[in-house]
Amino acid sequence: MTARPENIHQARLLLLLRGEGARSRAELGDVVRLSRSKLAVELDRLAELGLVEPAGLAASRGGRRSGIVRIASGLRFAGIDIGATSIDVAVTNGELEVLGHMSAPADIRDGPAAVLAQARELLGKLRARGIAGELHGTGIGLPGPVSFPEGIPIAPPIMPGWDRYPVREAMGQELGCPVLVDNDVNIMALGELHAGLARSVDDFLLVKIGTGIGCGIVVGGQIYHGVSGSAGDIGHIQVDDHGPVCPCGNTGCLEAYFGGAALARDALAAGRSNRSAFLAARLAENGVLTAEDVGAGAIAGDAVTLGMVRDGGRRVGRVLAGLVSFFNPGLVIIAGGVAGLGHVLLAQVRSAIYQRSLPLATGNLPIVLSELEESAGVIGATRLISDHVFAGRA
Amino acid sequence: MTARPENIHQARLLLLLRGEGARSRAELGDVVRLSRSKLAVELDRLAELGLVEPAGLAASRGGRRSGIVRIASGLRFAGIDIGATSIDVAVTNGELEVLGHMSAPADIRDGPAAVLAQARELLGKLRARGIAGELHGTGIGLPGPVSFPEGIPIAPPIMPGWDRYPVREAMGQELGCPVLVDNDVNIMALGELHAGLARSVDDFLLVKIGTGIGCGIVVGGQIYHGVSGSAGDIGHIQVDDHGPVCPCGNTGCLEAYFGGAALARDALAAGRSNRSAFLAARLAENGVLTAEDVGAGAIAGDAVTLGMVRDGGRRVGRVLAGLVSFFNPGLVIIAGGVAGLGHVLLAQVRSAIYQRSLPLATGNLPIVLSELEESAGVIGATRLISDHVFAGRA
DNA sequence: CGGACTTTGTCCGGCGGGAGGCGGAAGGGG
DNA sequence: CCCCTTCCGCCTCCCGCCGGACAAAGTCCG
Repeated sequence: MTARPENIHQARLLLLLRGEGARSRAELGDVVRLSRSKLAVELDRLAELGLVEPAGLAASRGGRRSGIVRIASGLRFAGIDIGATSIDVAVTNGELEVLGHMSAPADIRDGPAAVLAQARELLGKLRARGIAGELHGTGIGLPGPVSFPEGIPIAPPIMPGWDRYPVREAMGQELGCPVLVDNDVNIMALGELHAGLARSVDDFLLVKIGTGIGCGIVVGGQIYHGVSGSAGDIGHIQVDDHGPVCPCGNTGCLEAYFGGAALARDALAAGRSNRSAFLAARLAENGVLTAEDVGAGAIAGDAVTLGMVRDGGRRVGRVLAGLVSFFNPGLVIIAGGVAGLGHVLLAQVRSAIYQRSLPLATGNLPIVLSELEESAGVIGATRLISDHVFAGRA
Repeated sequence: MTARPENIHQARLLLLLRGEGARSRAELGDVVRLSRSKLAVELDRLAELGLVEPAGLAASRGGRRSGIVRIASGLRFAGIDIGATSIDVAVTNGELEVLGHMSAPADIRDGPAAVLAQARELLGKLRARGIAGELHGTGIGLPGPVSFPEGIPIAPPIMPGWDRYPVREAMGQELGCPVLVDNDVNIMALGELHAGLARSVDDFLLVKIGTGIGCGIVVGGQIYHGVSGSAGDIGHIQVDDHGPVCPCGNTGCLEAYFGGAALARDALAAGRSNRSAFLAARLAENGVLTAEDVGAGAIAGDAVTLGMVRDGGRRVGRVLAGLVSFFNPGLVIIAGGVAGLGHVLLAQVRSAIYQRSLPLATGNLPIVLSELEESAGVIGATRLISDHVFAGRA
């Protein structure tokens, strides 16, 4: 039974206050095209609903000082970003400023009941930590395809036990607030749209390279889901006819070259054969090699691992070049790379795209690394749900 | 100074009447949520503006017979589809039913002044032919990238002299009605959306294989243009590292394998070397070979040309498989193929997509041939402008 | 053939919401 | 200390919309 706006005007005012922060009533009147009387009525209603509150007086503009209005300071949104091996939870105020952020390792394969309980526990800890307030909504990101309208995972490859589990409904019941669920890459894209480099861009792509390779698509400032919620699933686009076999059954998938598992496989080969002294040493030390070791090697300047990153970046770039020609975005953001090797990767991706895509599409196309990294997901999740709640939908 | 609706209600009524045809006032009242008095006022205003007119009485539903209302029968929209080598012009009524259609050869390289004059001439002939009526708008499709908001071609590769020519403004002046200009593939997609197989699909792709290879992208029932208007330009996506050189400067582009010029090139080689008896005979007969000869050969069952079509279809399919994974459309329409070889092509494209894309994306994905063919473009052009005019924008 | 019932369309009265004027409150500047 | 500016609450006027009443047109049944 959380409060929500009753009409378009109230929704517009809330979105304005969320985006621009506290504002004087006079300024609000200038921006929205409402008469003073109407504006006063709507603000009063919002205050009654507990969604906005007065916040002192503005500096004088030469006469009587105007009253400042802001989104109620007790408003809270929660963002939950569930990855393959970890959970991130954040609590924000109504302006989506992160008040607290916790991260914990978790195994998605433990199934929805256990993982979601763990997420709720983290959320409980955060809320106990002095940042209480009424929870007005929760956004959740999951590492697999999601049917957005229903809020359930659909045939997710790496999430055994989650298929068609009613995540949205279950969490809504438990938390007693509106909940929306989306793909983790999509919520990262929303994070970039809200707080990152995409703030002024309507159409862009966010490419996440991690365990898998995925792409968030933003069209007109909104996530594009596709008809079955699997849009952006670019990990299994074919790069080469005669490439390595991928768990998906095909050959030459992008992920079979440059996903987490593929990097680990190549690293192991290079370490065992002693082609890379760095990887061999790491292997001897830990007994295993992961994508992180490749990242560390690239940073340390190891030639073989650098070559692996360059090769992968080139392949990702080739796929993206095609997608840029097709989609003609205003921005491409690369995210999720193992920290530090981003710039090596970026250079390869850039050169591939600029070389292969049409000049008209690349003419004014920034290709950048995400600056938000681990908080993009949780911020995007709160953005997702706050868009929903502030638009007046339950 | 064409009439246009004054508010949302009038716009909704017009769109309803355009889509569903004439309707009784009583039925309209049931569909739109307006009181009877308000509905009467808005319909009166539309009638005053000359946009709708009474059309007799409906059958009784047990009491007084309701009056039927339809879009004014004198309303006319024009659709102009300018291709590389031809112009198609059609005139429709307000419900976008084609009243007359003319086609003429034309060379886009003659430049905008000559080609647009030729288009106006065709339009004049059609309008003189007893299908006169006030022209309420004209939609134009051009075979190259278009800046949609400005209505001007942007760096079009095959249209010398057209770069930044103010097509929209010039034609608006000459014709004295609102004009919108878009890419020819985009207007074909609109045609399919309006009158073709995509009527109930929100998100789909239309792939046109002709002189070039392009793709119209429809998101939420609207054409997606991309930030610089070049979205859907898939002809220069790379299929193979070591492919043939393309005029664009890169190697292995899709168009370098299966565009009109590439097919002609391969046909010539096969004809000269006598690998294909069919093509050799054609070559001897005409002195040249074009993509049409390849189509004819495939229909005649010539093995070499069939192989060329199959190869090309497979390559197109491979590119589309990636785009289907990325975009997750609800429908893929293949259009513009030389008549008759469509089914050979379709089989290859289908098998490539179903094999390479994710099951979630292909699960319920029809891949079909366009049934509209040459009229898709002109119908789409009228749809484009009528959407605009009926929405109340000048 | 006529009367009762149904449906449709128009007219009109009443109501609610929004715009704008007015005046009081609050502050700046001379 | 006075006057001007700005902001905001209150009040009134006006416009637009809804819904009911009524008239017109038709069907159905006795």
